[in-house]
Amino acid sequence: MERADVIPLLGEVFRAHGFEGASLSAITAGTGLGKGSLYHFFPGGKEEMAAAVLQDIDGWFERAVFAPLRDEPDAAAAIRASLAAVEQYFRSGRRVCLVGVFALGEVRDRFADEVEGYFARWRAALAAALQRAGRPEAEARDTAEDAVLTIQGALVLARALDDPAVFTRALARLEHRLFG
Amino acid sequence: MERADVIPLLGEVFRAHGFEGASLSAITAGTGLGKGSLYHFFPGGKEEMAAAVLQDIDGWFERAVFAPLRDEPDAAAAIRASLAAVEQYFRSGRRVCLVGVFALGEVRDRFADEVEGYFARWRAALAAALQRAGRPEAEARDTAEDAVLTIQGALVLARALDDPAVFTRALARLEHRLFG
DNA sequence: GCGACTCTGTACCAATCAGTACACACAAAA
DNA sequence: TTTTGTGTGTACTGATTGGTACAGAGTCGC
Repeated sequence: MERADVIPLLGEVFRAHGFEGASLSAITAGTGLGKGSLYHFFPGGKEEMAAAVLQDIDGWFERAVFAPLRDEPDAAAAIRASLAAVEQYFRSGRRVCLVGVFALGEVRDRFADEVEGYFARWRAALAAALQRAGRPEAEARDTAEDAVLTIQGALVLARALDDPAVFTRALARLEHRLFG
Repeated sequence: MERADVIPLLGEVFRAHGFEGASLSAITAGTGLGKGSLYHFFPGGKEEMAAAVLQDIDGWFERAVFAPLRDEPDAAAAIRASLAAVEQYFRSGRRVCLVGVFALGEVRDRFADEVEGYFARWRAALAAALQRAGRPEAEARDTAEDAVLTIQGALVLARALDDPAVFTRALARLEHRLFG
């Protein structure tokens, strides 16, 4: 087992329990690794584990969502593709956003840069794509903010009501709002 | 100090730390009460405290938001009033939704009925108001769901970016979407 | 075979956890 | 003034917390 293999497992543990709720015993259970291995890979303990997970998630979104949104020549297609990627990433509403979970807790402050950067870059990348698709700058910024927050809210409500369809419907409405 | 006085303080502690993160010492610090008093008021411990807080919040929303939405003859005015109440309750984005925080954590399952009921009744009440305001049923349901999830997402994003204005803007856009 | 290095299990630590027990303060009622 | 009942502080419990120490296991190149 390598360090890189552990990070996704850690992600699921933090997703399920939050940062404070993710006890070392929950982490060992969720990863199948003992404390020895855990502290070998992450000498900084829980904090380093969480930082690694955040960086991993950020990297994925940067590659699969933010960069295409910024660089893809066909902006409209990039936006549609990003929505599809997001829907798949969050398992159609069955999975929760770790960064959002962290944002709501008091851990937010400890990972302020990571949390803020993630959402700020998402919003900025989407705004850039919308502008390239022809929207005026102010409207593009507003619409991008609305889209990001809709996705987050949809995840909250889907989990609250234990109904993934809430997320699916919200994404469908969002796409319609962005293009219809 | 009476039991009723403690509940709002408990609410703020749970808001700040989440359920798992709200240690007894955080609770005593936040409420100014010792364990003796705490367990005198809430023999069931943290679980009973959280249940009382959820019930308190639910009661406030039922009175100030859900019931007017269902019963007020002027549906449009009721919707506008509910938005204003929500904006004030969440301190224009500086406060977070406890029920949303619980929904994202693993505590959700322990308080499944309360969490589910809160959001389900919010959505239903708003849908009823929209229908009375003239929207067809399916559209009213969709729009209500969108509104509730927008509010939740706005709270997440506002806290993530440490920018309450995100919430204010989202509410303004939402009102425009509901009436414009 | 030999070290060298990466990985892992176990025993251990002080601190903190949620929760209990109980004596006592303080009030209103008698 | 005594009684009764509602609060409250403190000391304690066993369990669990995050973290450390360290002896080994496994696997390399040599």
